[in-house]
Amino acid sequence: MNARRKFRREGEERRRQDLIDATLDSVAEHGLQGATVRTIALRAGVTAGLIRHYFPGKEDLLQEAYAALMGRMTEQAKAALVMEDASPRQRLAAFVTANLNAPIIDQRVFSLWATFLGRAGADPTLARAHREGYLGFRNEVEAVVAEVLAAERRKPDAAELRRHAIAINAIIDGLWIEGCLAGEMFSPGELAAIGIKAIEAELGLAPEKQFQEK
Amino acid sequence: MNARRKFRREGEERRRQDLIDATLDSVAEHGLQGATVRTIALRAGVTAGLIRHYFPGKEDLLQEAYAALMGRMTEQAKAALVMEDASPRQRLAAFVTANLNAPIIDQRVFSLWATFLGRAGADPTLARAHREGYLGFRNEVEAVVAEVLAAERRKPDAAELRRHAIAINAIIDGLWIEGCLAGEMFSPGELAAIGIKAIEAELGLAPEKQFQEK
DNA sequence: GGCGTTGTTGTGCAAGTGTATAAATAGCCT
DNA sequence: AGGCTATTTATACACTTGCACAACAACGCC
Repeated sequence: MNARRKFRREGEERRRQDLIDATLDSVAEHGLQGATVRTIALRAGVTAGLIRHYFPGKEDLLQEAYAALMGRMTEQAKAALVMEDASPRQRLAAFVTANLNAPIIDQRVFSLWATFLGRAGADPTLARAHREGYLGFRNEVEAVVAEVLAAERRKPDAAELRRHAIAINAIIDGLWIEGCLAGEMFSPGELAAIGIKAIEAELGLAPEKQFQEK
Repeated sequence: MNARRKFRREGEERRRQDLIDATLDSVAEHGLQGATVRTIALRAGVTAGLIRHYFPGKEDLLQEAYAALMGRMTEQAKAALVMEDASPRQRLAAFVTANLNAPIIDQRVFSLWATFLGRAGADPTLARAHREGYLGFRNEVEAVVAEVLAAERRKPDAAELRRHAIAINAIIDGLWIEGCLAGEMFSPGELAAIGIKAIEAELGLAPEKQFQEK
C-alpha cells in the first residue's frame, strides 16, 4: 500500500528549464512570496526536494529565472531589428511596432519585470543585470537612430545622439508599461502609432508618407 | 525579574501612520516577503501583536500602505502644477522638471512602485488603484497640454489631445524609471531637459527661447 | 489617590518555509 | 537479465509566519 509515486528521469537541461519556467509562472501568479519550493515543484510536476538537486538553493533558482527572463525579453526586442532590404526608417518603425504589440506587450511579463525590479534597489546583482540589459537596449536604439539620421543627411554629434536614444527609449518603455497595465484602453496598433509619431517628432522627421502600393 | 517592556500610548492616527510607514520601509528594503508582521512592528517600535489591534490582518495593512503611497506620489506630482502667474508652457515645463528630479526621482519610491505593481496582474484591487492614479495623472497632463496649445492659437480635437497626453505621459514615465534605476548615469537636470525637449517636439512647439531676465 | 478602560505586551500555536538526508527506482551498460 | 548509478521521492527538522488570547500597565476620570 501507499505506493511510491511513479516518475520519469528527464535530461538535466530539460529539468532545469522546466524548473525555471515553473518558477517564472509562480512568481507571475503569486509574486515572490508565492514562489515557494513546493509551489514551484508542483507546477513543474516534481517534488520539492528535487530543486535542491539542480540548484544550490532557492535563491539561485530565482537568480537564474530572472536571467532567463531578461534574456528572452531582450532577444525578442532585438529580433525586430534584423530586417534586410528595409530603409533605416522602416526598421525603426518596425522596431517600435514590435515592442508595442503582443507578445512583448504582455501583462505576465510585466508582472515579472516589476516584481524582480522591485528588489533591484536592495539586490545589487539584480540591479546590475537590469542595467546591462537596459544599456544594451539603448545602444541598439542609438545605432538605429544614427542610421536613420544618416539617411537624412544629418550628422548629429555623440551628445545629441545620446539624448535622442534616451528619449526614444523612454517613449518605448512608457508606452510599453501603459499597454501592459491597461491594454484594453487602447485600440490595436494605437500605441505603436503614437510611439512612431512621438519618435519621429523627437528626431525632427517629416511625417512619413504612406506608400502602401508597391 | 524579567520586567515587562515600558510603553507609551500613542494616538490612534499616529500609530496607524507609524505602522504604515514602517510597512513601506520594510517593503522597500526587503520586498513583500520581507515585510513580516514582526519586522514591521520592530521598525515601528512596537510588538507584533499590536498590528492586529489596528488592522484586521496583514493584508489590510499592505493595502492601506499601498493606498498611502499612491496618494503621496500623485499629490507630489500634481503639486508642481499649481503655479500662479505663469504661462501654460512654463507650467508644463515646471511639471516635467518636478517629476524628473528628487524627490520624485527616488530609488526607494521606485522599488515600492514596482513591488506593488508586480502584483497588480493578480490582484484586481491593486490594478484598479493603479488605473485610477494613472488616469488622474494623464488627465492632468491633458489639461495642461490643452492650455499650452490654446495659448498657441491651436485647436486640437479630442482624439489628438488624447494621443498627446498618452505620449507625454509615456515620456515622463519612461524617463522617471531611467532616473530611478540609474540616476548616476545622468547629470543633474539632464533628464528634465531631455523630457522637455521631447515633449515640445511631440507638441510641435518651437524650441523655447530662454528669457531668464525679468 | 483609586479605578476602570483599553492600548500594548508577551506567549502560544498550527501551518508553512527552506533545507538536509535516507530510501527507492528508472534507465543505461554489459 | 542483472547490477550500478544518479535522478527522484519521501520524510524529518529547525525555523519563521500570521494570528489568537490572556495578562498587564498607561492614561483619563471621579
